[in-house]
Amino acid sequence: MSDDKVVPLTKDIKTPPRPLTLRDVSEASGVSEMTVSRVLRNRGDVSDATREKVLKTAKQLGYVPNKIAGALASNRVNLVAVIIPSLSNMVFPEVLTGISDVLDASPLQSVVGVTNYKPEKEETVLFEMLSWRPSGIILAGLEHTEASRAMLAASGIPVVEIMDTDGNPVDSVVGISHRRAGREMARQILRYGYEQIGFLGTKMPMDHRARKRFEGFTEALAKKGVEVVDQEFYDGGSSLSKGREMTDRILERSPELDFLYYSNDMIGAGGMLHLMDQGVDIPGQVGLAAFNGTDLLDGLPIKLATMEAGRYEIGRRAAEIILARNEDETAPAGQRVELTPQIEIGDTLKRP
Amino acid sequence: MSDDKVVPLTKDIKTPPRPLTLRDVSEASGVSEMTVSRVLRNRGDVSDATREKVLKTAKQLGYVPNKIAGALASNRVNLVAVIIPSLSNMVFPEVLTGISDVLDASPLQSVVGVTNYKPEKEETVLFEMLSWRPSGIILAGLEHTEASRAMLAASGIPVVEIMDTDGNPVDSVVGISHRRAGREMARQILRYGYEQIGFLGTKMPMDHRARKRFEGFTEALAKKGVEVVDQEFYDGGSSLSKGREMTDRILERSPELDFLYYSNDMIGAGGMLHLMDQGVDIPGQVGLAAFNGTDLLDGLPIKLATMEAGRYEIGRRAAEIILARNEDETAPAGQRVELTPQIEIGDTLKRP
DNA sequence: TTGAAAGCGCTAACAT
DNA sequence: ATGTTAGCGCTTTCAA
Repeated sequence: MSDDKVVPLTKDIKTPPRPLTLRDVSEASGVSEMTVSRVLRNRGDVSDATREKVLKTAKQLGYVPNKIAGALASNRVNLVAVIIPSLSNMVFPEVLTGISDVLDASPLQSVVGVTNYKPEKEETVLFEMLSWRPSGIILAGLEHTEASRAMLAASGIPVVEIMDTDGNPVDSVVGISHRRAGREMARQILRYGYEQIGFLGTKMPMDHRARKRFEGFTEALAKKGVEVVDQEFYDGGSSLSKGREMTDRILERSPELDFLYYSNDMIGAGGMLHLMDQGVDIPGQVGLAAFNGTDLLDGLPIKLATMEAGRYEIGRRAAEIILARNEDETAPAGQRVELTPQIEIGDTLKRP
Repeated sequence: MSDDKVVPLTKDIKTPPRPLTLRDVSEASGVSEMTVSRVLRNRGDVSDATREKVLKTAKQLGYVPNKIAGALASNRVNLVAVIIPSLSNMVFPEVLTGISDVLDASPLQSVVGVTNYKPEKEETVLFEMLSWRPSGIILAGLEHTEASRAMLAASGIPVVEIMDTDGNPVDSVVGISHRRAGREMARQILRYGYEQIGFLGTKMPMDHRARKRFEGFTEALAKKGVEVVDQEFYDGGSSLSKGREMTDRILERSPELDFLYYSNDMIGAGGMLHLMDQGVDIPGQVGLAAFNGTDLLDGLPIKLATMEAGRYEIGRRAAEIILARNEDETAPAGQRVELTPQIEIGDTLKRP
């Protein structure tokens, strides 16, 4: 390989070029700044002749508008702030995809912030994002610091809290009731005759939605006089191997268990694979269920029972609310959209 | 539940409040705007007395600075644009995590754009992001439209292209050589005595890195007089079930195959599970290998051979380059960081 | 240590 | 259909 083939393009650039301004385009095209601005934004009447002239020079020069100046002058920012706990948990990328798919057909653009499940970090990220004056905010969960709630309420911006509907939203909310999800799963499990039930999930304080599912779950069991026999918790990200280890531990401790309820599909699938390796009869000897409905489960040897939480749909609906508020000043605030999660029985819940 | 418990906070807000300005804080505290600004940015000398007074009133009023105005005035934007093809492919969230982890300890903030693997969409997203005048750009791959490359070069902003080092970067690059990764995997496979080799992956034009791995792969095979016997391609996202189907199809067509090389772990794992279900002897009858090193593989019944691509590390290194350029004007441009991917032999490559 | 004036690059509002 | 003027809310620069 000869050297000259590898010379980076930047070599050609002498001084870090001052970015071009409207004025540059205006001068180069002989059209006023204002008209150039109109052309570039497709606003107001401009003759085809000048329009083309401007467009040509702008492209030729490689002009990139300065949205910062534009936003300051127009008091409009086409950004939607999206604040989520994590990117490693597949759930959130799915929500983001729903949001993007809706916003893609609009002038709005999403901007993502990640909190790592820390309320204080959420507060910081929120402050940071609000200081860019976005057109809307979508954030996960209903639990926030006092300061965060105050900022949201004071912002005067449409806010949509997503994922969870069990609580009081600041403005609009789109999600499912995790309490109800837990209750319904409990009822199914009892219906199929399981009675020695174990729960495996994240350490609760970190994860309000898992906690609510657990609360709904135990509540529905209690109604039938059943109690959760044993529980197993973990920290950090979910993985198949974590599911294996936890399952091994809980059954070691409580071999009488005939059902395991996992707080997400990843650890549930790990547990399932582990039990299969051990030759445990599923769902005869031990039944299994999890939560999320990720398509990871589709290719496993048997299908784990789970609950489809409609994350993509949640993203879409949230974005639609922001969009509506943006296009129409009078669109209603304080919307409430509760989706109905669907139990997928699979092969691990219903005794043959 | 009584009604008054559910009244949204927004009910209390009469007029969408005009956001507070520095002037408001200035008037409320009796300190000049300029000094308030200094306090809020921790710049210049301010007496402790005034500092506290300002901080107190700012907090009391709930002042949120307007970064738009700040950015315009100071010509500084603490945003790093990150442009990636997809969020559904676990690979990219991992890169983002690496980037965030580095930037978290700095004033910089990443902003993510998604291209859906479409060069024209990349161009649009890039234009959009450049118009916010970010402090740096990180984007996946070395293949971009002419216009995109022109914009990048003209932007005068530090640019880091990531994931792939096979090609000519605009400025800096951090990644691995996918050609080399393909070659090395081919050599391993031959070393273990496989000769009837099949390839399964995405449709090439969509995925330059998979294509380069394939090129390196076939090149290394050719050196030993071996050719790929059959290939199977797919569209859309990866999933275990897709891996199963593809594997079924290719073996149906070419039952003589004794090795399958997958372009990613997800479809590789699907194929592996499928073959296990069929009672195929792995790696005796058929050997398997994939690419990525996702921890999904850790909990499967046997460990699929793969190549760890160091995505988290790639994210970190890219962010560090941007950071360095930002803190020190004289930091070198045109950096080149090629990481060495590691083959993980697992249980599916080495014949016993 | 503090303040006053000017202006960042654009767009709203009002001419023409 | 096009141009002119006056800011948007901050920070830079200079003065006190």
